[in-house]
Amino acid sequence: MLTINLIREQKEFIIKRLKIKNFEAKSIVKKILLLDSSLRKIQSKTELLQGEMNRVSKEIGILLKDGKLKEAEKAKKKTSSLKVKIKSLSDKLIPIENNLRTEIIKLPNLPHETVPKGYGANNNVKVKEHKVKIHISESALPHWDLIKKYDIIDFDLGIKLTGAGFPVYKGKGAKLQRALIRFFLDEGEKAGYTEMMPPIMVNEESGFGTGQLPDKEGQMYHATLDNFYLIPTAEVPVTNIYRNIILNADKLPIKNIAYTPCFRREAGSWGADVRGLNRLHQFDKVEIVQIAHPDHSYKCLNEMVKYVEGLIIKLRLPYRILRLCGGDMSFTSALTYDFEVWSAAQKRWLEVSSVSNFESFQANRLKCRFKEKGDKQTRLVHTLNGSALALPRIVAAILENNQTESGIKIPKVLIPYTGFEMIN
RNA sequence: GGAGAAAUGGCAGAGCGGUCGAAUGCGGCGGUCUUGAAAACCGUUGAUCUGUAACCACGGAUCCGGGGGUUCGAAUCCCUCUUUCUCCGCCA
Repeated sequence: MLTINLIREQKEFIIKRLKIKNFEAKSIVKKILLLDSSLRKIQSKTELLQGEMNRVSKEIGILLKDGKLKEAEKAKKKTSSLKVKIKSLSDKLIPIENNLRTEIIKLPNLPHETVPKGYGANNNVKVKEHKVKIHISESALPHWDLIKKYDIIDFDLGIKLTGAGFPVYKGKGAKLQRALIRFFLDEGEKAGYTEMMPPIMVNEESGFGTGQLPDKEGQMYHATLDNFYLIPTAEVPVTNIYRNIILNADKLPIKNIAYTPCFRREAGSWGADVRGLNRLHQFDKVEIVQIAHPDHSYKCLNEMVKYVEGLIIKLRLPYRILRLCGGDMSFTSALTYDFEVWSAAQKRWLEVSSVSNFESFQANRLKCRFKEKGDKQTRLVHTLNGSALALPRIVAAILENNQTESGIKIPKVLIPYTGFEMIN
């Protein structure tokens, strides 16, 4: 959510910037400013009357104490007309406030100045591509065949238990999952991230705080009886830890890492590219989150990008880094880098991480602020997060890229965690 | 799930329906003392919105778990929701 101050002061700038996200903000901004000015007018009027009311009420108290009953009664009469006026004004206030809020919520975050204009994945800018030699034969199998061959992941069993997109990991398949999770968490700890293990269901307020609600309601599983949502990413509970909080500046940046299962309904996106592990309703992910000082958030973003890159390099996977264009970015993000790994048998790039700076967009919803030492004023923090990493597509790439005649080679860094070197 | 009690500032903890934004203690910050530190003493100490000033400053509104109500006036009374604690029941 953009701050009302920014909208008031930088109207033209906002409209211009949002065009990069292909968002036409002009009419919404106009509406917001109109609502805002009438809100403020009514508000100051109401406050004036309220102040008068408080004064008279205080007088009545004093008069009664002094036993001046008649004068007290007179003063009471005065308040009744004030009361009516205040009521009629504050009744007007509520719908304006609501309208204002629904309008402000419609505005996406401003893209960073380095974000390229564009309409979709084709306009993303390749920042880096890192090649690793892969030797696989022409008869190499895609991962959905490999997992059957070695019996390590069972989709049919998942269908029996739950439905499509809920695989069952078996034997070495399950151990590989566990190994990756532990590897990712240990690496994070080494890089200064504090581990969190949050609930994987959240309430409505948390869903709103990070921006999933109200827009993406249909993308989350909803436990309606208790009005809880299954999290689509650990970003939601971990970032919401800092909801309604005022931090000391010297605590920043806060670095958290969390492993959680993630649940996505993927309504409407079921199509051609969803075979095997490419798209699931439940998957495992390790997420990194930073709460940063606004002056240093882009330094944090770069650090996170470097960190994620390091993980992929350690796993010896070919990858590329993309800077997303305006049209491909999320509603809440100011700058996003996507990481894709090459899946050799499918012969395609798979997105395994998305690292974003949300600047103060989430913080404004979350009301997460900080205070400089000795300073009276609070400022909004910047929030950032990134996958480090999402498991299924990493697994898919490892299986496909590392397949040999005698089985699938486990990347060296994982062997201490798996306890075996081959899946065969 | 049943019965009862409670929810106040960073924490602890007062608070007859009328100068209560809230006593007091701790903590924090500033100062005195000290070569330095501790102790002691003195001072200071929240948030949001808003008006004049627009650096420092001054004023107003709102906030005592959330929402609603009674009243000229609510931290204080009533309703409701949430959370916590105690007891009972059930249970990994």
